[in-house]
Amino acid sequence: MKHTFHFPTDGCVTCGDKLCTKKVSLFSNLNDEQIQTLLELIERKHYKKGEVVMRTGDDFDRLYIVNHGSLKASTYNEDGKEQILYILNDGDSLGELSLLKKVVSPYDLIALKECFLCTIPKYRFDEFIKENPEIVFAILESAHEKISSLEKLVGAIASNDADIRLRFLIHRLMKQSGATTPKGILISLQLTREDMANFVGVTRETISRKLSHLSGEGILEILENKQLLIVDQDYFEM
Amino acid sequence: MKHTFHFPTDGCVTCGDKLCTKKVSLFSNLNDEQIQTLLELIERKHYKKGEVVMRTGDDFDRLYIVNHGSLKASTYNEDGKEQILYILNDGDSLGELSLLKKVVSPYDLIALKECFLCTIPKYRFDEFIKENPEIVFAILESAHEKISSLEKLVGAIASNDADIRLRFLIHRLMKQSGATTPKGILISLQLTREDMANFVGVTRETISRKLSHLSGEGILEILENKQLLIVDQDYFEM
DNA sequence: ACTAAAATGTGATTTGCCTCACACAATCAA
DNA sequence: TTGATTGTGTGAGGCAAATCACATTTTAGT
Repeated sequence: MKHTFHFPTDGCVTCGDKLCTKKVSLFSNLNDEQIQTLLELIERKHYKKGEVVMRTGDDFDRLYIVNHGSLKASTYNEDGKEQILYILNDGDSLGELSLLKKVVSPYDLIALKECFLCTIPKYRFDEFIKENPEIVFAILESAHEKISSLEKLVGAIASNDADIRLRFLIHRLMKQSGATTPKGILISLQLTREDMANFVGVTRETISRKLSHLSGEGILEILENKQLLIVDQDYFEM
Repeated sequence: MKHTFHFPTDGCVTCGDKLCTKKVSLFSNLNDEQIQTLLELIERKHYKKGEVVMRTGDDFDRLYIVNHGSLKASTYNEDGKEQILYILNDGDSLGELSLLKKVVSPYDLIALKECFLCTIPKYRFDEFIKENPEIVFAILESAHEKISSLEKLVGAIASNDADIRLRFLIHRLMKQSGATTPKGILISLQLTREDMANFVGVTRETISRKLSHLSGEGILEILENKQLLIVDQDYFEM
């Protein structure tokens, strides 16, 4: 049933087009020549579901771009509880902010499903920046988005209300990886209940109970294969 | 008792030195000539304790630099509860990230005590950046710090444990505005219990009780004028 | 210095979520 | 296919912090 991808020798895994890096917001304002240069720097990597891409404490010496797949970036608190900080999907990137400085990863980066990543070693990306300084504005833009997104996460978690936290979680997933279908918005990220819980700081049991409840109310449908269908989109507007 | 500041015609309010902008990390790598240019762009502003510097929804069209004083930047959740996201002290800046783009403030910015701010209208700062593009790396650096700091806040709040949240809060205050004295670290930010509560997502009553408890244990001392003296610094290491 | 307003400490009560427990379902690996 | 592992739903009970209530202290404004 599962579709198997083949690695093209160059260009994008999804569309086969060399220039599809345009879908990456970081690169969206570059011209074709610049994109071409960037493509030369890319090292493609493939990870299976559950594989660890990078571990806390590893040298953070690459820029990661998600070509196809999804991943989570998590930290762990004192008593070992996982805190998911980012969920990355197609076109998202990680590592553009710790440039020109040797840093160590503050997170574990783990594939949530089969992933095709484009990576660029930092020293090469640094060279690219020196030649094409306009790109730092795109990086600033991406930093700005990251900050807004974290600020909202803080607000949702600080509410101390499981309903608000779950609403926030689903809203976020809907916006960043939801697919519009005739029946509603489909979230096909295969997050476990525990992953959901570890993003918004509740227990898996609470997620389980609250989801069943929302399902009973007809606000969403719990489909097979960990998919969620959002029927009443308005419920999650924040 | 209160010391009154006088606005110098130019230069820094604290040290009188024109070049003291060096203490602002954003500007720390600029040369004297660049600093001189920047100084020409600065519009100084003065706010009394409690005054609103900027309101949610206002045009965010200035870069704010705290010369002397402290402020809070807060959002409000659905039921009106305040969420403090940043506490700014001498040398901190706000607004460097929403450059080259017209944005609206996502926060209320309020003076916690008498404040002397240096502000630069964004269009002028944008011009400065065009002439001196090296500065964007300092901006990236500052963005990176902001992100790390928010990531830690998320982790602390998501613990759902009031003791951890308070430890985090005091640790943060200690590091960013604590003064070393023979008896311990003095936090003289005049935050109310409610402000503390609204930073880490608990109630003022909880802060009150937990602080008295820590005081009873000899870990800190509650001084007059809302000051805290941290005696056992190690207790707050995270 | 005086008064009103704001902030604080502390008790009593309530409550929502965590914890623990276990049965059942789904997924994975030979 | 089989068994082992991982994930899920759901009940029962406990507990930490929210809420409510109010007396007291501190601060700010005239």
